[in-house]
Amino acid sequence: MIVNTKMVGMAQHKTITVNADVVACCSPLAHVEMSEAEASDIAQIFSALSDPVRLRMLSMIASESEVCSCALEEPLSKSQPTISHHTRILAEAGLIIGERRGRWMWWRAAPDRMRDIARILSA
Amino acid sequence: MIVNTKMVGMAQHKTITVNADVVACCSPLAHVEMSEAEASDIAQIFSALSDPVRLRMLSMIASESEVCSCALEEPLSKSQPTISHHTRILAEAGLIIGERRGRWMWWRAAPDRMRDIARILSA
DNA sequence: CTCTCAAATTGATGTATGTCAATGAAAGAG
DNA sequence: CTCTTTCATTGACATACATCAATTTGAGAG
Repeated sequence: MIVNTKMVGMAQHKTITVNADVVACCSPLAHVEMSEAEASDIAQIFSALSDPVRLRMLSMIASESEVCSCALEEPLSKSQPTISHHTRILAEAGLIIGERRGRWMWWRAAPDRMRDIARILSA
Repeated sequence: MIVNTKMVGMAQHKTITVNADVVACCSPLAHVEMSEAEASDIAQIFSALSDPVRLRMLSMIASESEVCSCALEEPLSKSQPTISHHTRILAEAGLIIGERRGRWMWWRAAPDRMRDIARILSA
């Protein structure tokens, strides 16, 4: 598995974005049969998108320029550890990018990555 | 939850395609914040895509005009019940469409549905 | 009708995952 | 330094899921 380590300006939590290249260069589903390695990498991305809380979270982040972690707990009705858990998974899938500013963690969407994933579904 | 029942020519197993409308009319993630109901529906689709075996399976089916269930076991190295389990999940997500011909079950991809899902990720 | 074959279903098992309370770590404010 | 605040991590628990052996269902063939 190809791993592309990317620091996101966090001290405590180092976000590791998996498959930065694999996703970008992966052929659309209907063009070539996927290898096992490709399938595992891509499956992890879709797995990040397979939870309702994370989908709403991503939608909220993508609808704004950036969103603070602390602004997610109330609208999603989830505890702070749960929010942290989900942002981590979205970040590891490369769907959002985090930046620490003082005590606050700010998240923004990664539209390029989202386009790459969309392209896998539809040539 | 909106359920769109669709017979697929099977006697034994009635495939139920969920969210036929919801997906088609769902706004791209970045445009409007998703409701809980939308999120649950869409999450189920991505959940179907979140398994490596199913991704390779979908890739194989989408690369051909149609594929028989029996032609999937060997290349995917999975048992017959497991193949049946996965085809069912892909069909319920509306990603593939099945048709029984004699003793055999033939599957073809649903490119329209795949395009709809891609559009949710990238406007 | 019986026999055969392909697929669906059932049941069991191990693993993965969402959730939160409790705790720890990091960054300011005073 | 201490106090406060925000986020990350740990541990525990319940649920969901992938897998296969065994069985059942369904559709021809003879």
